[in-house]
Amino acid sequence: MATIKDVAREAGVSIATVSRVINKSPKAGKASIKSVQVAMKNLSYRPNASARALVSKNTNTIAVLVSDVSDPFFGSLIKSVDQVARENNKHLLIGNGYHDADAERDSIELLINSGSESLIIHSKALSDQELIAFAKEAPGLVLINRFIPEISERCIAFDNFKGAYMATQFLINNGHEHIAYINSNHNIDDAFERKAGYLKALQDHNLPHPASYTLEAELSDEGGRLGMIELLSKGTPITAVVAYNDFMAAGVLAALEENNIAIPAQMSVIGFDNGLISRYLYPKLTTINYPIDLMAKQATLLSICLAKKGKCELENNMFSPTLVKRLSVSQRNDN
Amino acid sequence: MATIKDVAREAGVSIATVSRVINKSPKAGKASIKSVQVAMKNLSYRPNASARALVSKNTNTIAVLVSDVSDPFFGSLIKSVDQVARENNKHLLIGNGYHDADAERDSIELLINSGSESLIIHSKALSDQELIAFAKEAPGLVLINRFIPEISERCIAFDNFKGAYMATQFLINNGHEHIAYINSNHNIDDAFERKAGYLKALQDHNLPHPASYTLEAELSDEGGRLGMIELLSKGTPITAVVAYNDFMAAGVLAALEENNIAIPAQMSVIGFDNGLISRYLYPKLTTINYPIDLMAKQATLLSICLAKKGKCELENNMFSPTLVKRLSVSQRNDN
DNA sequence: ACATTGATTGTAAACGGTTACAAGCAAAGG
DNA sequence: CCTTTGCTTGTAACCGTTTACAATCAATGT
Repeated sequence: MATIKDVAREAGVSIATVSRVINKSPKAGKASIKSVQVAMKNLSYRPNASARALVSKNTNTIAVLVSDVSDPFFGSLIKSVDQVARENNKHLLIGNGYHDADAERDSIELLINSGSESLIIHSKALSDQELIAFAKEAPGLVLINRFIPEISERCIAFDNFKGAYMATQFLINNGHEHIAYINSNHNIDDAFERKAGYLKALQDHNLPHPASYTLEAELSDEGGRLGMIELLSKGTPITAVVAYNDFMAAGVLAALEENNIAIPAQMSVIGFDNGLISRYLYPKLTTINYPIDLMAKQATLLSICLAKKGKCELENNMFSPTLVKRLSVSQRNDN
Repeated sequence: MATIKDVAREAGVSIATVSRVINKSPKAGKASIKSVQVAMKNLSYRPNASARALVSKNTNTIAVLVSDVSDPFFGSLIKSVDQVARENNKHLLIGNGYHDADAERDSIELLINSGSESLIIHSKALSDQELIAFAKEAPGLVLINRFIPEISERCIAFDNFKGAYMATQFLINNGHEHIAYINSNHNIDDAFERKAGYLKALQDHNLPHPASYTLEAELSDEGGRLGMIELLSKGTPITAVVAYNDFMAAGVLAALEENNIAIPAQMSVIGFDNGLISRYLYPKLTTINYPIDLMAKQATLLSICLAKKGKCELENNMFSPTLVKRLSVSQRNDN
């Protein structure tokens, strides 16, 4: 692998001059530029990124921590980050937390150690304290999908409460009075907030919300399926279900289909996230849009700014849900 | 940010000693280890990755190029790479090619320049020549989902021909005689090979395969939908359809549903990839499994080995399709 | 002709680590 | 008591860049 010295020798100039033409410094002579370019081609020279980073204190890298790359939700997140990274000529470093505190911690350590000046962190398993400590260490660290008051100016969050409230209210507006909620059994804020939003909507409309209308299941389609079966088995008089997210909704649909319960005629179902699969389910799933792409874009911009200047204003750090009407919800059908 | 010098001063030892304890060298005294560890804690010291990489000529990074992170197919690929990366304490650098030659080239350049010693490249838009040139430059470069004879020992590929043959044959075995194929309009080997496999299966069974049974459409569910509508409009007497992949199959299902054609009773459909959505479609999609996770694992292992030793044997570089029977195919129904 | 200017160039000192080598030192052996 | 041995330590060179600074040199102004 040729180094800058080799190029300098080949071109008959000093390494400083080579460096200047690499970096398009204005103080490089025309003749030198030519000969250096020729030499670089000849030797198929590539500047050593580590050496550059070492002296310039800039790795040109954006690190992203997600729970699981293979989930398209996080895929969209990363894609958005990539798009703004590309505009800024930066690389993407990826870490997976796998919904586990130890793995999340290890990954963040790894990412910080890698020297990325920008970090976009999606952490659900770590405590506020731990994240605040990391934030202190890394000035370019931004939290996505999480809100911690002490570092609010570095959080890009989503209003889960409002989302679940909207979902529930939409069912109520469609005449449903007995509405169940199948929550994730992950012990995270999102689950608490969504459940709270669901309950508040029912309370605001003076509708029943016994404990039996709510249950927790594993965060997967199978969890949703099992949850729906449990609801059915207990004979709860529900006509609609709010699912924690689209995957769980998919399980709910599956359970209903197995039991020959027509959707939405006999049971309405609403999901959450407006994820990839929601469009492919049958019937097409009515759901709550989670603008993860916009949020990721914002988070990346913020992170880059923070890494550069240290302090940045952000116009908006709380994003809102919107309703996506498709075919899994209908007017209540008295029978 | 504290450097090794600060730690050395704080601990009252030389930087060499600090370096030794960082790297767990056996020739570090017990007392020194203690004091250095204390000093590191106090200063919350993090070794500078660039400096380490510079001298050790090793960035501990695996670079991955995919077409689009937000597609779960590539999400699975990356996840597999991550798992073996994690075992080897390496980071993941991600690039997106967006199915475009220029973007692919730029990304590969960026990734090589970043100094990753291992590269897992999924490139469809670049020519063999260009990829061979990159491979020459980067000893740890491995191609996934592509086979180039000149660098066969660095390719992990999939037998697309066989996959499409299997899909078609499965339909034939179910009594279908008029079978259509909706191909991707991307000008890539995968599309040619799958079409060839489809045609060969029909030929081998002496079944009709007029040009009108085959068409090309955009690689998306919408493309599949449009393709199916075209087939229907032309009044081709088909009873089954092979789709280029699961997304296109989803579009095919949608078109059939819109036209009240029962699946699989009136029309059988088979997908390709066994991607995330195939399980969620209605009816659940019969498809061809593409073991991208295994392939990615293998590719990563190979790449790490190549980066370390330069030459490696690999037991298997051509992976095979398998059939995933679900509910979108049935015995032909004469009527 | 000479001082001044401006453009171009090279020298050398960082950047933050790793590691070969030499040196120090205590324990063990004669 | 002196040598040898083995463990621990520090010194200094090096990795491949960037960049401040000084130096060179031709062109310009007077």
